[in-house]
Amino acid sequence: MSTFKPLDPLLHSQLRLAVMSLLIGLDEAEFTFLKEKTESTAGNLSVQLDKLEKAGYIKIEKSFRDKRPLTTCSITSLGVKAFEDYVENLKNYIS
Amino acid sequence: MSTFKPLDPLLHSQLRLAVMSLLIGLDEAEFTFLKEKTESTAGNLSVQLDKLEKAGYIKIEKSFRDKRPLTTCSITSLGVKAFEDYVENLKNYIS
DNA sequence: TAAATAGGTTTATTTTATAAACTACTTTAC
DNA sequence: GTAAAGTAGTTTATAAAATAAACCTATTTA
Repeated sequence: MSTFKPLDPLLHSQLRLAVMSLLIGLDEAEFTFLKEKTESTAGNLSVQLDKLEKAGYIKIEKSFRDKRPLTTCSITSLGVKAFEDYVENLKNYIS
Repeated sequence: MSTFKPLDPLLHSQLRLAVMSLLIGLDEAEFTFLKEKTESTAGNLSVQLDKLEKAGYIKIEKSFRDKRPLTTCSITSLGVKAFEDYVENLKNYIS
């Protein structure tokens, strides 16, 4: 019953989990928005977004707005699945 | 509302969380029991139990049974509180 | 045109998690 | 009785992660 399934290390990280939590409820989100909501530093966020993208959990699109760089993120279906699995597994630990 | 409260780093670790999860439902638990249930190595478990003890989240008692060393762990009230807080904070991330 | 700001990335440092090696003692097999 | 294997861990070393600091490029403001 309450066996401890391994927790996806990519999601078992405060910042990456917060990012995924935000993205799962949104169509897309900008870098600065994620930075503000998670209260993270740009450097840390940049690194963690990279990891999520490399895992295929999010998609990152780079463009320009008003001549400035704009990074927009969105969750992928793989990311949604991973997040849901993570939450499901986590329940064994906290209930 | 859904602001991301920091997650106690001492509990945001798969093995330590599993240990706390087990201990919160038990009066006490032996080292070998925790090792089996969490499927961890003795070395890793030993290190993580130390950290939980140093944080005051668990109490570790050492004795002998049948001439062999016996390590018994139990959760403290501080540990219960920390676990409950952790779970409460975590909900912001996963719901 | 110099300084400040925006929007990041890269590199370096610190912290963690984990595994490997070791210790100390006990039991079993020869 | 002694060598080998097993029990119950601890300590040390290594790998991986999180985080912070420094940096970069371009833009805006003074």
